[in-house]
Amino acid sequence: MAKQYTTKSKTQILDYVKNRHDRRFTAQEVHEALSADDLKINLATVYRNLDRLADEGLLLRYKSMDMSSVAYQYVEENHGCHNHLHLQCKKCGKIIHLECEFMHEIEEHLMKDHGFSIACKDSVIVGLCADCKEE
Amino acid sequence: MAKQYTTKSKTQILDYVKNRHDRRFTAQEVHEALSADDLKINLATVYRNLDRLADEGLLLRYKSMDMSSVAYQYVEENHGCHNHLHLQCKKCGKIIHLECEFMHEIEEHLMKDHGFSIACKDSVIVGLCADCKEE
DNA sequence: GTAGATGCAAACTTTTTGCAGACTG
DNA sequence: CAGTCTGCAAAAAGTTTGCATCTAC
Repeated sequence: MAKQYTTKSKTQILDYVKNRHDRRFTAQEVHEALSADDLKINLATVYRNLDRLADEGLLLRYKSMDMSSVAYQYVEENHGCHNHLHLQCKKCGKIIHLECEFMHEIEEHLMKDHGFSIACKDSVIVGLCADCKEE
Repeated sequence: MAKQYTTKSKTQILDYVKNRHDRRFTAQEVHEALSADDLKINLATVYRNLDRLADEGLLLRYKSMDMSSVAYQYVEENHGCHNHLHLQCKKCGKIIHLECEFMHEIEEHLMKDHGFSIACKDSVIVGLCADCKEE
């Protein structure tokens, strides 16, 4: 991957993204959030940066049925987000990392009984989280 | 839901869809396939019909990361496709219904340990099927 | 100074909508 | 005949691209 300069836009976008580590977000959202600040960042720039971050592996990129646009998710360094599935709340967008033992069972079952190997980074299990279910 | 007339377009689209029961497909694909025939069906008509079929529950509608457009999947009558997850091959698009006992274990685990209730019709587990893995 | 980044506007893609005319029951 | 459907063309919505300009190193 090519050399990279550190620019204001990049720094701001990265900051935003890190603060949203427990939620999915779209390019539009990032754009709006940063436009509120004094510094205005162009939407195209947001797209270019998010895509690059996704290529670098810092973000997961995916679509899901309840959204019309692509959503991104920050991958925390200490999570190896390519090795486990993600649960995503349909309502609030919160992301739960399926990092427990059970993940292995799923993987094993799908492989053994169905000959299927999961691509975690392309898969999302959508539903309702505990908090949102109560309402 | 409103009354419905039986038209040529509808019949053709339904036929196509039923023949593709083991694969996902997009509106564009349906359109192309049917345009090959003598009868030309407008793309807007395809969209309108697929959406209606999805509303009626005959099709599942979803997006996944590796596609730029919405994909549909035919729900066979004998499958209660809203109660189990689907595995989808990234490469060939084949759909595997996770109708085994294990499905209950997943559901139970997610609920018990994570307070999460799955929305099967919005979730897709993407990966590689047995056939495609070999290559 | 040079490679890389940004803003802007225009292009593209996929999907939706309005409306007039055609078809179904 | 009334209510539905369809084709067409135009509009939306989200994303990408080309290019001139600007900035980081």
